[in-house]
Amino acid sequence: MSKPPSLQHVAKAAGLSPATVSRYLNGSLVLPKETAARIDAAIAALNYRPNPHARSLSRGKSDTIGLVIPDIANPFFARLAAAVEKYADAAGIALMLCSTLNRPERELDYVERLRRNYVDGLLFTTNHQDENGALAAAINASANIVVMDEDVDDAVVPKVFSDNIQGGALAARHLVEMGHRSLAHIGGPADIMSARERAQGFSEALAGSGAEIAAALYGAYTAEHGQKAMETLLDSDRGVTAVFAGSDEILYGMMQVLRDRSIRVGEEMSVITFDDAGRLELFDPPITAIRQSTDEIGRLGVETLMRRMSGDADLGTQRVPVELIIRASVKRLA
Amino acid sequence: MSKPPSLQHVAKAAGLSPATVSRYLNGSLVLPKETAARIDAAIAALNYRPNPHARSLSRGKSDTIGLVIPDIANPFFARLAAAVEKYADAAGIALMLCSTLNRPERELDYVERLRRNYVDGLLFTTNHQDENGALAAAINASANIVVMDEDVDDAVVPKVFSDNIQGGALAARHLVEMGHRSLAHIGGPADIMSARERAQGFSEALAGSGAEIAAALYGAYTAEHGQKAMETLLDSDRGVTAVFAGSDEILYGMMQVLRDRSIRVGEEMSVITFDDAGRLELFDPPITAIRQSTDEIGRLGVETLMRRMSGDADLGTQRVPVELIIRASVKRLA
DNA sequence: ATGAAAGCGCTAACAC
DNA sequence: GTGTTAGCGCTTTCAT
Repeated sequence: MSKPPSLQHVAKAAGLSPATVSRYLNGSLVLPKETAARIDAAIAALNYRPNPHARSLSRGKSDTIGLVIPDIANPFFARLAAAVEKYADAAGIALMLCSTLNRPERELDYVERLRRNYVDGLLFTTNHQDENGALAAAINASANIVVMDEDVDDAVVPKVFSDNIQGGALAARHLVEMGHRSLAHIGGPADIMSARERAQGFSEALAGSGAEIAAALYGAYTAEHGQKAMETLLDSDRGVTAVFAGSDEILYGMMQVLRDRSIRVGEEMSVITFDDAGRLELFDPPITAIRQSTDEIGRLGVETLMRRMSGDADLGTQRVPVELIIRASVKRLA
Repeated sequence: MSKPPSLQHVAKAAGLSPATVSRYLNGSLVLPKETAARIDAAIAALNYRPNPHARSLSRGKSDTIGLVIPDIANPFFARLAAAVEKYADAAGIALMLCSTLNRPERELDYVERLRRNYVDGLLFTTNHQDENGALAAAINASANIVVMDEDVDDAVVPKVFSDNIQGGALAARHLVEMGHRSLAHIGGPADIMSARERAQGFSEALAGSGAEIAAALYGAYTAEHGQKAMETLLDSDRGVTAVFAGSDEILYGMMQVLRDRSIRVGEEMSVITFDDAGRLELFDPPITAIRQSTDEIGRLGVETLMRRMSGDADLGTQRVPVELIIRASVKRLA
């Protein structure tokens, strides 16, 4: 258990200076075969491994980025994290995971951590409104942040979002096409971008279609909200034949109610949701959904952050297309 | 954009030495109110933030641990990761996320990374057998690793597992109690500990119960395997009335088949699964399951690793109890 | 092509 | 209580 060998030791063993070995290891130098071999031999003999902390300190960067998300246990964010890690790893950079549980002080804390150079950059994701602007302020005060999935108003950094408007429209058109005329929307928090946009796309696409939104219930992206809203909807019978859920979680809550009341989905009530991060094909019937591409959001997020870190200009906000996945929860009406 | 202030600057501004400020900041010193105030003022004025890399280099540790898992997008591992992060964070240590996708070279790579002091310790999780013993060798060559969830044979490090045997037994007893006599088990890979133990607990608990295992089909912890196995089972009609799925994923595959063949779960075929990481209460009917406590596994994992890092003896392998969650997928037979 | 030397910013003996 | 002095292990001018 003696101290691990350092570059110094390797250099000495190879009869060279630390500088040369360092350059060789970093590829900033092409060495004669013989010299290179000597170094390799020394490294192998000593079982040398570079110390990343020393490297970070010296270079002023750590080749590590942070991913801050509300909750890794949420399938949507878990998928997003998987994508982010995949692309980060491919680029040779490590991933620090930071769950905030949507607590503002934790979000600020992580942004702060970036400022301390803990990580070279941050992929930031939130799920609620920035009440007092503190988050936007913190973000704007830091370099190398990109916001993903949900907007932080007033933050002027690169952003990567799904095309929520398109998604809402896709849902609306599908419902109309299937013959539905009296629709409901159970959406997320009315004060955050994603929920607003999904609702907007949904209602705009309905214009002139003959269909109308009989009820629009906003709340949280939770099963609880889905449940309560569905109950309200059912209790105040408005002849709705189909409902558009703002997220998988909301859908889950809705499904509970529907099952409890023995209302057959895809028969007595049609349903379409947004996200498609869960295993919606396993429901009975399988649930039709607007699918977000977590892979593409993650890919673009990492790419954008890396460009940002290497000095590229702010790329503004980029939109990732969504996709309609038709399954069997929307009934074709006469 | 000038260089950020260092401890030196703060010290100078406060009229003290860097050492004193450092001690103060680390709490290894109680300063007179007046002096402390001066430091605080200087820090605030300069907007000073300590550089963690320098700190890590100097202290030889980084207060960061790594979590290596097969796939963060898998709900079970996502939950486990959430728990790990929660407890790590509570202990003031950061979490590096490392997904291996079950590729052996990546697993080795991460263990290697630990050796390089990238992180102070590693929480290691795998999902397949250690073919050639390379993984065990790498693990044994490193300090500060604890293995969670699935065993790595021959690795002699602290381990934290669910009580799979108990789980299998719980499933068996429940089935028997509900009047089932002809059972099947669709399990994970026969060559890994968790699958073996679940099967073992299941069959042992059946001894003398009058019930028997008409079929035991091992494969992978995947929906695909669940599907194929269920088809085989159904095609070779053996009068089985209930099946015990080795994991949620396996269950998912089974459910597809059951639905495709219009076999009503909880009526014509009873089902119980292991994990309960998905949203099993949303199925129709809700699925009865043996629930693993990802929270407790994560908690114990972090705690054990921290004790290990502070020099405690190897704590051997610890078992976390599982729990039977009765829902409605097991029919009560006459 | 290679080396010497000066940091990177912090911590930790060891003094006083 | 506080300061001095060495490092921690690597990178990087600047020489040669």
